[in-house]
Amino acid sequence: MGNLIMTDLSQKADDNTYEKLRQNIIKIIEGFCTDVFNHHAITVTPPSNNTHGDLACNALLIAAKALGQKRSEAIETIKLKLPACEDILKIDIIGPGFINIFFKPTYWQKQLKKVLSMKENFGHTLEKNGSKINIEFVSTNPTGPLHVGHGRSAVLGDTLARILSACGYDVTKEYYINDAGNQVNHLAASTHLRYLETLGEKINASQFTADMYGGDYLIPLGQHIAKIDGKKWHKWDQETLVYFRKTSVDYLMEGIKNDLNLLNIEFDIFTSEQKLIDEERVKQAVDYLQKQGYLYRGFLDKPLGHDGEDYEAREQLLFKTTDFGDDKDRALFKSDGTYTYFASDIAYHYDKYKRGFDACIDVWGADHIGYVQRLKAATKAIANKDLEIVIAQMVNFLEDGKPYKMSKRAGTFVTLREVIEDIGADSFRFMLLSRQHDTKYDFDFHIVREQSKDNWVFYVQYAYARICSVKRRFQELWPDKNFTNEYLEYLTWDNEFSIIKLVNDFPRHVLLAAQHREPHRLVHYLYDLACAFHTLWSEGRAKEYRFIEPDQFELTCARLCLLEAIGFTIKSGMTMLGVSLKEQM
RNA sequence: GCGCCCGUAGCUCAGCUGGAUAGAGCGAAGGACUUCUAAUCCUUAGGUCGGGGGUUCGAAUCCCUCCGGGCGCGCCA
Repeated sequence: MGNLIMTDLSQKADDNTYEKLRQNIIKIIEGFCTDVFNHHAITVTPPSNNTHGDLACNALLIAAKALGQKRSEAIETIKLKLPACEDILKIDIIGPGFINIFFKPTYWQKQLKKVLSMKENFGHTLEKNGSKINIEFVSTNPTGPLHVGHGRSAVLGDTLARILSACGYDVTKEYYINDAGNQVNHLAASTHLRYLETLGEKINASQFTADMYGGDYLIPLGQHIAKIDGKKWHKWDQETLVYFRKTSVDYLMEGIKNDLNLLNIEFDIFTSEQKLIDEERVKQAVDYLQKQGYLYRGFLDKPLGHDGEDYEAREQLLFKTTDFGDDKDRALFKSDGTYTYFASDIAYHYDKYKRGFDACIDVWGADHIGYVQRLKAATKAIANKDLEIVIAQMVNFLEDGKPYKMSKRAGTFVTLREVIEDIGADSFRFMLLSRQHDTKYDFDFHIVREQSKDNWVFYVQYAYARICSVKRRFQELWPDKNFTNEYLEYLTWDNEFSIIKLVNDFPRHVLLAAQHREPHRLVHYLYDLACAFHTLWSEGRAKEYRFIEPDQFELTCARLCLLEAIGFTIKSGMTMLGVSLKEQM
């Protein structure tokens, strides 16, 4: 796991109020301890119940044993020393021994100013931390357009990249093109049939065997080649094969890139499997493993979970991945002497680490779960690195509880493009990100089409639009003025402070999302923030609370500052999720 | 058989490297529009956190075990 990365992040937080307090409390407690205690277990976090103050620390509980008799002395010192900090209003020590910290209103006003100065960058770690992360995702075979099932891992990978780079990492987004296997020969042959069809030959569906690609999407390519080259490729020979392989892969990759762009996804680098093989990188990797003594000649058992009718035991060269945590050893060569996919994947990951990344993350669909241990074992063996693999579980696409127009034409599928054109990239991204990525998800299009609280992306976008509408109103009233942050002391109401506190908590959620590789935390945070805003908007009305008071400029400025901070937070968060915002709905 | 994931309110899900009285939305019942867009908001009802053990000041969270569900296990990629 990425423990290295997690430590990095927590050490990064020296400007963080929580971390400062934590260090102070630890220092005080250490002075009274006769024994060691686990510093790492001590946390300073906002308590779930706001009557317990603004921050709570569990240090006394963690260090209870180490403190022994001196516990009450430590408590006295904490109560004495911490309030010396000008921001702290009071310290309570209650319950089983939580240190509850209450801040003065001036502290929150100060924090608000900080948010305003960072604008849409609020939540970002501004200075680079020097770590290079490679994140590889999508990487589907270039044998057809992306289908809707690819959406989740695509969005997950892209969003993780955005969040990690917001946290100061140097992130490279990579796509590995599997353009070497047998499937590409089948692809070339399929395109060739479409080409012949364009030239007027009678092609019937049965000529597309099960291994081939009979979907309509190759027809335009066949037509295109016929138009450019006429009958030049009529004969199926080696030269034709090479040409059709390359042309087909290029064509489909172009389509895949376009579809991904629709989803707001762009890659930094595309790596070709065929190129690795041509440059003998796979050979080098296998030779290296051989030299290390990890390879041997042996037999593999008949695979389980299949009928295995066509299985034949065969002596072959095996990689002893079981020494590195895999549950069986793996083959590197097929019976025809070419490399297995696994062999080139080893070379590929070896290559990534050699390019100098401190961490590599692969984002895969659930259908590759069985491959995790194998590849982790291999990268451990060849590069002595722990590859990190994030799994996006299956998504069931539904329309009002029923399967979403699945398999409407024989041999085809619902493409990613048609879904995005149907519901839009914003909804698609936001909803797919709203759930923990390693649990399966029933995605209902019916909900996404609604404009209501059920549709989360709408709800958050609506909050942002409301904020913009208040700002427009301000400009109408005071056309020649801007609201300044000089009057924040006019913010006095409890509900205003609760929302400042929520805004202030945003960077912590960003770090957590990055550390755990869990963008859904941000989605939930933004939903909660939007909810708090809508509450302030409406609940305030009962108390005749208005953001804009036409005859009180200072008060209005203060409230507009609060709205502005909420707006920056929403903007920052939504940008990390790759979702857009509108100033008017 | 083995590996990974999941089991929290009627439904869909949050729950922070273990923390205080387990939280949202939907659905159900009731209420709020002379407004900065009611595309919203407020009440109320609803839970032995799948069962059982263990670890400790403390467990929805960690460990073991059982039950139930999903995905995957090949010389495919």
